[in-house]
Amino acid sequence: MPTLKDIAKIAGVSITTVSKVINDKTFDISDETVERIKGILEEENYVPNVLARSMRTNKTNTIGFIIPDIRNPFFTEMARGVEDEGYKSGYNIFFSNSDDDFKKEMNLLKSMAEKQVDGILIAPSNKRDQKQEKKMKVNIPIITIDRPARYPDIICSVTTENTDGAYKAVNYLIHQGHQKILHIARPKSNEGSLERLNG
Amino acid sequence: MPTLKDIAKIAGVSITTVSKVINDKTFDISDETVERIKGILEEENYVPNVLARSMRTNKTNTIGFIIPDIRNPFFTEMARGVEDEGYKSGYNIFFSNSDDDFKKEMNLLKSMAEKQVDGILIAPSNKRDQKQEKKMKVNIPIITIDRPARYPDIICSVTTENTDGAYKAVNYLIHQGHQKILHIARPKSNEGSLERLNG
DNA sequence: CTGTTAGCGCCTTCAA
DNA sequence: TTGAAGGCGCTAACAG
Repeated sequence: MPTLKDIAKIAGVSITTVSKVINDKTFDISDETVERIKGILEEENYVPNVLARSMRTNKTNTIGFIIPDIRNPFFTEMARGVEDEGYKSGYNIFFSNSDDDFKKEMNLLKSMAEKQVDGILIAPSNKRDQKQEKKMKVNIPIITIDRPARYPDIICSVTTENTDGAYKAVNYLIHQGHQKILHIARPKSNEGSLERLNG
Repeated sequence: MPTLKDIAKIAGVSITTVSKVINDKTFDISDETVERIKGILEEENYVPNVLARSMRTNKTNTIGFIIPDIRNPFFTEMARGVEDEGYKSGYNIFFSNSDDDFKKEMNLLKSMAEKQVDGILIAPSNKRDQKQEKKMKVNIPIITIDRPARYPDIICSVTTENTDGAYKAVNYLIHQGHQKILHIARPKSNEGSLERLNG
């Protein structure tokens, strides 16, 4: 694999110049040089070393996605959406299953932080240890989905209006004239389900 | 975030010594020093920079997983299995949907290669351009699952015995005395389905 | 038993 | 319009 240095040598210019061309900072390079270098880049099939680049720029173009279980269709669908958007924007997605296990979830968070992902999407598990959670600082923006959590790095949360949603749904049924309404719920330990029940 | 250098300074030793402790190459370091450094590592909450490490070692502990669509339960299940094994062995999984689109599939392959994954698992799409495929060299071991393909980097393939499997199944039914046997197939363009039909 | 040194490939100031 | 040089954090020969 050719490196910047190789390309520079072939082109008879400095590494700096090639780097600028690659990063489209060509405002101070002659058009002729730019074209020539682009040609060589193509010719030599240059592929940037993203590790080296990420190390310099502190950006990996990678995001972490943590869910309880990919086999739950709710999360399968979500995974698809996340990956789609990531693909469009040039991000690769690390995905992992937490099994609704808070301990595992924290491990995953840590391992993704080590990989220096640019952000983390997480559907938090149900039972949590708030004390540990608040100490879990990874310095990477976290967005929770489906359920809330208390990690210090959380910058926003996307949740369902469980209570109000259930209320509205039942209300609608009642107005339709229905009398016998069945609610199929999850265990009481599931916060969201409880909210829907309340609704 | 503290670096090797910081730890070394605190411990009053060289970077090398710390590096050795981190990588368990302590055979030539005194027990006392090892313990002391381990303590400091813990204290300072040291986290290795995997980017820098990967750059040196040429290993990212990451594997790529490309499937047509995560929403297909067949692949959902597979994703779960892949991630489970990866987790156990300390690998993170990049996952992507190819939409059974050969062009997109090649893009994904390229982008994972750029990320320098250690290996790629792929369930190839159906319609392929063999000419382009054979030129697609990424220098990363590829394993195909479910269907075969012809990328130069493929080191092995995991497939289903479609023909023989279908034959055996039908044979079994016949021996049970069944006479009217229905085969629900996918479009003829689906190689696997065709094989089952033949069987 | 411990340290010096040389890079890995890239980006970025600063100088020419 | 271009280049030299330093450094990101780490590993691994090789010295001492």
